[in-house]
Amino acid sequence: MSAPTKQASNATAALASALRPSLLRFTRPMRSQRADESITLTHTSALVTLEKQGAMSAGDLAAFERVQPPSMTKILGTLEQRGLVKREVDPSDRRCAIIAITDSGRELLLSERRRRDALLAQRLARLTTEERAALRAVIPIFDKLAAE
Amino acid sequence: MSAPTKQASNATAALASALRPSLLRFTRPMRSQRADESITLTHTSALVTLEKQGAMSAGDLAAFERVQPPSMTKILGTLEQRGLVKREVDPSDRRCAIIAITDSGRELLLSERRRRDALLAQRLARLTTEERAALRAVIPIFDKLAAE
DNA sequence: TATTGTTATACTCTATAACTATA
DNA sequence: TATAGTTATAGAGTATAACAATA
Repeated sequence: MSAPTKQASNATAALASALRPSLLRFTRPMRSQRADESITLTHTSALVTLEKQGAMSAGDLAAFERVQPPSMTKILGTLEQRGLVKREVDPSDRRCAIIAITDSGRELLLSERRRRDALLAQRLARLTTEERAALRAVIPIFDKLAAE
Repeated sequence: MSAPTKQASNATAALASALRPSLLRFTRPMRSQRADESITLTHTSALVTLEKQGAMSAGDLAAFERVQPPSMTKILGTLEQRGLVKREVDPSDRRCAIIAITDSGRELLLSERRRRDALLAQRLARLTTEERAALRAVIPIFDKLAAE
Protein backbone atom coordinates (compact mmCIF):
# COMPACT_ATOMS: atom_id res chain seq x y z
CA MET A 1 0.00 0.00 0.00
CA SER A 2 2.93 2.39 -0.36
CA ALA A 3 3.13 3.29 -4.02
CA PRO A 4 6.47 5.07 -4.59
CA THR A 5 5.12 7.88 -6.75
CA LYS A 6 6.99 11.19 -6.86
CA GLN A 7 4.26 12.91 -4.86
CA ALA A 8 4.28 10.23 -2.17
CA SER A 9 8.05 10.46 -1.93
CA ASN A 10 7.95 14.24 -1.48
CA ALA A 11 5.36 13.80 1.23
CA THR A 12 7.58 11.24 2.93
CA ALA A 13 10.56 13.59 2.89
CA ALA A 14 8.41 16.34 4.37
CA LEU A 15 7.25 13.95 7.08
CA ALA A 16 10.85 13.09 7.90
CA SER A 17 11.76 16.78 8.19
CA ALA A 18 8.84 17.59 10.45
CA LEU A 19 9.07 14.52 12.65
CA ARG A 20 12.70 14.77 13.65
CA PRO A 21 12.80 18.15 15.46
CA SER A 22 9.49 17.47 17.21
CA LEU A 23 10.75 14.19 18.59
CA LEU A 24 14.04 15.78 19.63
CA ARG A 25 12.33 18.52 21.62
CA PHE A 26 9.99 16.05 23.25
CA THR A 27 12.57 13.44 24.24
CA ARG A 28 15.28 15.88 25.41
CA PRO A 29 13.70 16.79 28.75
CA MET A 30 12.72 13.15 29.39
CA ARG A 31 16.39 12.15 29.50
CA SER A 32 17.27 14.52 32.31
CA GLN A 33 14.34 13.58 34.56
CA ARG A 34 16.64 11.67 36.86
CA ALA A 35 16.58 11.48 40.63
CA ASP A 36 20.05 11.12 42.13
CA GLU A 37 19.66 7.60 43.48
CA SER A 38 17.99 6.17 40.43
CA ILE A 39 19.39 4.80 37.18
CA THR A 40 19.42 6.61 33.85
CA LEU A 41 16.93 6.25 31.01
CA THR A 42 19.48 4.23 29.04
CA HIS A 43 19.95 1.76 31.87
CA THR A 44 16.23 1.53 32.49
CA SER A 45 15.60 0.70 28.86
CA ALA A 46 18.09 -2.19 28.86
CA LEU A 47 16.61 -3.51 32.09
CA VAL A 48 13.07 -3.29 30.72
CA THR A 49 14.13 -5.30 27.68
CA LEU A 50 15.65 -8.02 29.87
CA GLU A 51 12.46 -8.13 31.89
CA LYS A 52 10.15 -8.33 28.88
CA GLN A 53 12.21 -10.41 26.46
CA GLY A 54 13.94 -12.61 29.02
CA ALA A 55 17.65 -13.37 29.48
CA MET A 56 19.93 -12.97 26.47
CA SER A 57 23.56 -12.42 25.49
CA ALA A 58 25.22 -9.01 25.63
CA GLY A 59 25.40 -8.86 21.86
CA ASP A 60 21.72 -9.59 21.38
CA LEU A 61 20.82 -6.99 23.96
CA ALA A 62 23.02 -4.41 22.21
CA ALA A 63 21.30 -5.18 18.91
CA PHE A 64 17.86 -4.88 20.47
CA GLU A 65 18.70 -1.58 22.13
CA ARG A 66 20.32 -0.20 18.97
CA VAL A 67 23.67 0.50 20.63
CA GLN A 68 27.14 -0.70 19.73
CA PRO A 69 28.62 -3.57 21.78
CA PRO A 70 31.09 -1.39 23.74
CA SER A 71 28.22 0.83 24.86
CA MET A 72 26.36 -2.20 26.15
CA THR A 73 29.48 -3.40 27.99
CA LYS A 74 29.47 -0.16 29.90
CA ILE A 75 25.74 -0.24 30.62
CA LEU A 76 25.95 -3.84 31.85
CA GLY A 77 28.95 -3.02 34.04
CA THR A 78 26.90 -0.48 35.94
CA LEU A 79 23.84 -2.71 36.16
CA GLU A 80 25.86 -5.69 37.42
CA GLN A 81 27.73 -3.60 39.96
CA ARG A 82 24.40 -2.50 41.38
CA GLY A 83 23.11 -6.06 41.45
CA LEU A 84 20.33 -5.37 38.96
CA VAL A 85 21.43 -8.02 36.46
CA LYS A 86 23.50 -11.20 36.77
CA ARG A 87 25.74 -12.88 34.20
CA GLU A 88 25.94 -16.63 33.74
CA VAL A 89 28.61 -17.99 31.44
CA ASP A 90 27.21 -20.19 28.69
CA PRO A 91 29.05 -23.53 29.20
CA SER A 92 28.72 -24.44 25.52
CA ASP A 93 30.42 -21.21 24.39
CA ARG A 94 32.53 -19.59 27.07
CA ARG A 95 32.84 -16.34 25.11
CA CYS A 96 29.17 -15.57 25.77
CA ALA A 97 27.45 -14.85 29.02
CA ILE A 98 23.70 -14.90 29.41
CA ILE A 99 22.46 -11.74 31.07
CA ALA A 100 19.36 -11.91 33.26
CA ILE A 101 17.51 -9.38 35.38
CA THR A 102 17.58 -10.02 39.14
CA ASP A 103 14.83 -9.57 41.72
CA SER A 104 16.44 -6.30 42.77
CA GLY A 105 16.31 -5.25 39.13
CA ARG A 106 12.60 -5.96 38.95
CA GLU A 107 11.97 -4.07 42.16
CA LEU A 108 13.94 -1.06 41.02
CA LEU A 109 12.13 -1.10 37.70
CA LEU A 110 8.82 -0.95 39.48
CA SER A 111 9.65 2.11 41.54
CA GLU A 112 11.53 3.74 38.69
CA ARG A 113 8.55 3.24 36.44
CA ARG A 114 6.25 4.83 38.97
CA ARG A 115 8.46 7.85 39.39
CA ARG A 116 9.07 8.47 35.69
CA ASP A 117 5.56 7.64 34.64
CA ALA A 118 4.20 10.13 37.11
CA LEU A 119 5.97 12.85 35.13
CA LEU A 120 5.16 11.66 31.64
CA ALA A 121 1.65 10.52 32.56
CA GLN A 122 1.01 13.99 33.99
CA ARG A 123 1.74 15.41 30.57
CA LEU A 124 -0.21 12.70 28.80
CA ALA A 125 -3.20 13.57 30.98
CA ARG A 126 -3.37 16.93 29.22
CA LEU A 127 -4.26 15.18 25.98
CA THR A 128 -7.68 14.09 24.86
CA THR A 129 -8.65 10.43 24.79
CA GLU A 130 -8.31 10.47 21.02
CA GLU A 131 -4.82 11.94 21.16
CA ARG A 132 -3.67 9.29 23.61
CA ALA A 133 -5.14 6.60 21.38
CA ALA A 134 -3.20 8.06 18.45
CA LEU A 135 0.04 7.86 20.48
CA ARG A 136 -0.66 4.29 21.51
CA ALA A 137 -1.25 3.32 17.89
CA VAL A 138 2.06 4.80 16.84
CA ILE A 139 4.28 2.80 19.23
CA PRO A 140 4.45 -0.32 17.01
CA ILE A 141 5.20 1.96 14.08
CA PHE A 142 8.26 3.37 15.86
CA ASP A 143 9.31 -0.18 16.72
CA LYS A 144 9.02 -1.11 13.07
CA LEU A 145 11.10 1.91 12.06
CA ALA A 146 13.82 1.12 14.60
CA ALA A 147 14.00 -2.55 13.65
CA GLU A 148 16.55 -4.19 11.33
CA MET B 1 -12.84 14.66 26.78
CA SER B 2 -10.25 13.13 29.12
CA ALA B 3 -12.20 11.99 32.15
CA PRO B 4 -9.69 11.23 34.92
CA THR B 5 -11.18 7.92 35.99
CA LYS B 6 -8.95 5.35 37.68
CA GLN B 7 -9.04 3.11 34.60
CA ALA B 8 -8.09 5.94 32.29
CA SER B 9 -5.23 6.89 34.58
CA ASN B 10 -3.87 3.33 34.62
CA ALA B 11 -4.05 3.26 30.86
CA THR B 12 -2.16 6.55 30.72
CA ALA B 13 0.60 5.19 32.96
CA ALA B 14 0.86 2.10 30.75
CA LEU B 15 1.09 4.31 27.70
CA ALA B 16 3.89 6.29 29.32
CA SER B 17 5.81 3.08 30.10
CA ALA B 18 5.48 1.71 26.60
CA LEU B 19 6.13 4.94 24.74
CA ARG B 20 9.44 5.87 26.37
CA PRO B 21 11.64 2.89 25.44
CA SER B 22 10.26 2.78 21.91
CA LEU B 23 11.09 6.43 21.34
CA LEU B 24 14.54 5.98 22.87
CA ARG B 25 15.43 3.10 20.57
CA PHE B 26 14.11 4.94 17.54
CA THR B 27 15.80 8.30 18.17
CA ARG B 28 19.15 6.88 19.33
CA PRO B 29 20.48 5.95 15.88
CA MET B 30 19.13 9.18 14.35
CA ARG B 31 21.50 11.22 16.52
CA SER B 32 24.60 9.55 15.20
CA GLN B 33 23.74 9.84 11.50
CA ARG B 34 26.28 12.56 11.01
CA ALA B 35 28.61 13.16 8.11
CA ASP B 36 31.95 14.60 9.15
CA GLU B 37 31.54 18.03 7.64
CA SER B 38 27.96 18.56 8.68
CA ILE B 39 26.44 19.88 11.89
CA THR B 40 24.82 17.79 14.61
CA LEU B 41 21.13 17.12 15.10
CA THR B 42 21.04 19.55 18.01
CA HIS B 43 22.51 22.36 15.92
CA THR B 44 20.24 21.56 13.00
CA SER B 45 17.19 21.76 15.22
CA ALA B 46 18.09 25.22 16.54
CA LEU B 47 18.77 26.41 13.01
CA VAL B 48 15.46 25.01 11.74
CA THR B 49 13.65 26.89 14.50
CA LEU B 50 15.34 30.17 13.56
CA GLU B 51 14.36 29.58 9.96
CA LYS B 52 10.75 28.75 10.67
CA GLN B 53 10.00 31.04 13.62
CA GLY B 54 12.24 33.92 12.58
CA ALA B 55 14.90 35.79 14.57
CA MET B 56 14.66 35.72 18.36
CA SER B 57 16.72 36.16 21.52
CA ALA B 58 18.97 33.41 22.88
CA GLY B 59 16.67 32.91 25.83
CA ASP B 60 13.59 32.46 23.70
CA LEU B 61 15.40 30.01 21.47
CA ALA B 62 16.56 28.01 24.49
CA ALA B 63 12.98 27.86 25.76
CA PHE B 64 11.68 26.76 22.38
CA GLU B 65 14.33 24.05 22.04
CA ARG B 66 13.81 22.87 25.63
CA VAL B 67 17.44 23.35 26.64
CA GLN B 68 18.92 25.40 29.46
CA PRO B 69 20.43 28.80 28.58
CA PRO B 70 24.08 27.69 28.97
CA SER B 71 23.47 24.87 26.50
CA MET B 72 22.11 27.34 23.98
CA THR B 73 25.11 29.61 24.49
CA LYS B 74 27.33 26.73 23.41
CA ILE B 75 25.16 25.81 20.43
CA LEU B 76 25.05 29.43 19.24
CA GLY B 77 28.80 29.77 19.65
CA THR B 78 29.35 26.98 17.16
CA LEU B 79 26.70 28.23 14.75
CA GLU B 80 28.05 31.79 14.80
CA GLN B 81 31.63 30.66 14.35
CA ARG B 82 30.56 28.79 11.22
CA GLY B 83 28.65 31.81 9.94
CA LEU B 84 25.29 30.05 10.08
CA VAL B 85 23.66 32.61 12.38
CA LYS B 86 24.34 36.26 13.16
CA ARG B 87 23.76 38.22 16.36
CA GLU B 88 22.48 41.77 16.42
CA VAL B 89 22.41 43.58 19.73
CA ASP B 90 18.96 44.88 20.63
CA PRO B 91 19.49 48.66 21.07
CA SER B 92 16.60 48.92 23.51
CA ASP B 93 18.03 46.26 25.83
CA ARG B 94 21.75 45.71 25.42
CA ARG B 95 21.69 42.48 27.47
CA CYS B 96 19.85 40.75 24.63
CA ALA B 97 20.98 39.98 21.14
CA ILE B 98 18.61 38.98 18.39
CA ILE B 99 19.78 35.81 16.67
CA ALA B 100 18.98 35.33 12.99
CA ILE B 101 19.80 32.63 10.47
CA THR B 102 22.13 33.70 7.63
CA ASP B 103 22.00 32.79 3.95
CA SER B 104 24.77 30.25 4.56
CA GLY B 105 22.62 28.81 7.32
CA ARG B 106 19.70 28.38 4.97
CA GLU B 107 21.88 26.75 2.36
CA LEU B 108 23.41 24.34 4.80
CA LEU B 109 19.97 23.47 6.12
CA LEU B 110 18.84 22.57 2.65
CA SER B 111 21.65 20.13 1.95
CA GLU B 112 21.57 18.80 5.50
CA ARG B 113 17.87 18.13 5.19
CA ARG B 114 18.35 16.26 1.95
CA ARG B 115 21.03 14.06 3.40
CA ARG B 116 19.24 13.23 6.66
CA ASP B 117 15.86 12.88 5.08
CA ALA B 118 17.24 10.40 2.62
CA LEU B 119 18.03 8.12 5.55
CA LEU B 120 14.85 8.61 7.51
CA ALA B 121 12.65 8.73 4.44
CA GLN B 122 14.13 5.43 3.33
CA ARG B 123 12.88 3.90 6.54
CA LEU B 124 9.55 5.69 6.30
CA ALA B 125 9.12 4.22 2.84
CA ARG B 126 8.86 0.79 4.43
CA LEU B 127 5.62 1.83 6.10
CA THR B 128 2.17 1.72 4.61
CA THR B 129 0.37 4.91 3.61
CA GLU B 130 -1.83 4.53 6.68
CA GLU B 131 1.14 4.19 9.01
CA ARG B 132 2.75 7.32 7.61
CA ALA B 133 -0.53 9.18 8.03
CA ALA B 134 -0.61 8.04 11.66
CA LEU B 135 2.91 9.43 12.21
CA ARG B 136 2.01 12.71 10.58
CA ALA B 137 -1.03 13.05 12.81
CA VAL B 138 1.04 12.52 15.92
CA ILE B 139 3.57 15.35 15.33
CA PRO B 140 1.33 18.09 16.76
CA ILE B 141 0.64 15.84 19.72
CA PHE B 142 4.36 15.62 20.52
CA ASP B 143 4.59 19.38 20.17
CA LYS B 144 1.73 19.76 22.61
CA LEU B 145 3.45 17.40 25.05
CA ALA B 146 6.77 19.24 24.82
CA ALA B 147 5.20 22.67 25.25
CA GLU B 148 5.13 24.71 28.46
C1' DT C 1 17.38 44.06 43.07
C1' DA C 2 15.89 41.32 38.96
C1' DT C 3 16.90 39.65 34.44
C1' DT C 4 19.79 38.02 30.47
C1' DG C 5 23.30 35.74 29.18
C1' DT C 6 28.10 33.60 29.73
C1' DT C 7 31.97 30.89 31.89
C1' DA C 8 33.47 26.97 34.47
C1' DT C 9 32.82 22.44 35.45
C1' DA C 10 31.17 17.83 35.37
C1' DC C 11 28.58 13.85 34.11
C1' DT C 12 25.93 11.00 30.68
C1' DC C 13 25.66 8.93 26.23
C1' DT C 14 27.59 6.98 22.49
C1' DA C 15 30.82 5.76 18.98
C1' DT C 16 35.28 3.90 16.69
C1' DA C 17 39.64 1.50 17.03
C1' DA C 18 42.45 -1.77 19.07
C1' DC C 19 42.74 -5.73 21.85
C1' DT C 20 41.72 -10.48 24.28
C1' DA C 21 39.68 -14.87 24.65
C1' DT C 22 37.35 -18.55 22.74
C1' DA C 23 35.70 -21.30 18.76
C1' DT D 1 40.66 -17.19 10.83
C1' DA D 2 36.16 -15.62 12.72
C1' DT D 3 33.30 -14.24 16.49
C1' DA D 4 31.91 -12.22 21.23
C1' DG D 5 33.12 -9.20 24.19
C1' DT D 6 36.17 -5.63 26.60
C1' DT D 7 39.41 -1.70 27.18
C1' DA D 8 40.94 2.75 25.74
C1' DT D 9 39.80 6.95 24.04
C1' DA D 10 37.23 10.79 22.45
C1' DG D 11 33.50 13.84 21.13
C1' DA D 12 28.55 15.34 21.55
C1' DG D 13 24.93 16.72 24.62
C1' DT D 14 23.35 18.60 28.53
C1' DA D 15 22.93 20.32 33.20
C1' DT D 16 23.95 23.10 37.61
C1' DA D 17 26.46 26.73 39.95
C1' DA D 18 28.74 30.91 39.88
C1' DC D 19 29.51 35.12 37.59
C1' DA D 20 29.06 39.62 34.70
C1' DA D 21 26.46 43.08 32.49
C1' DT D 22 22.47 45.63 32.01
C1' DA D 23 17.89 47.22 33.42
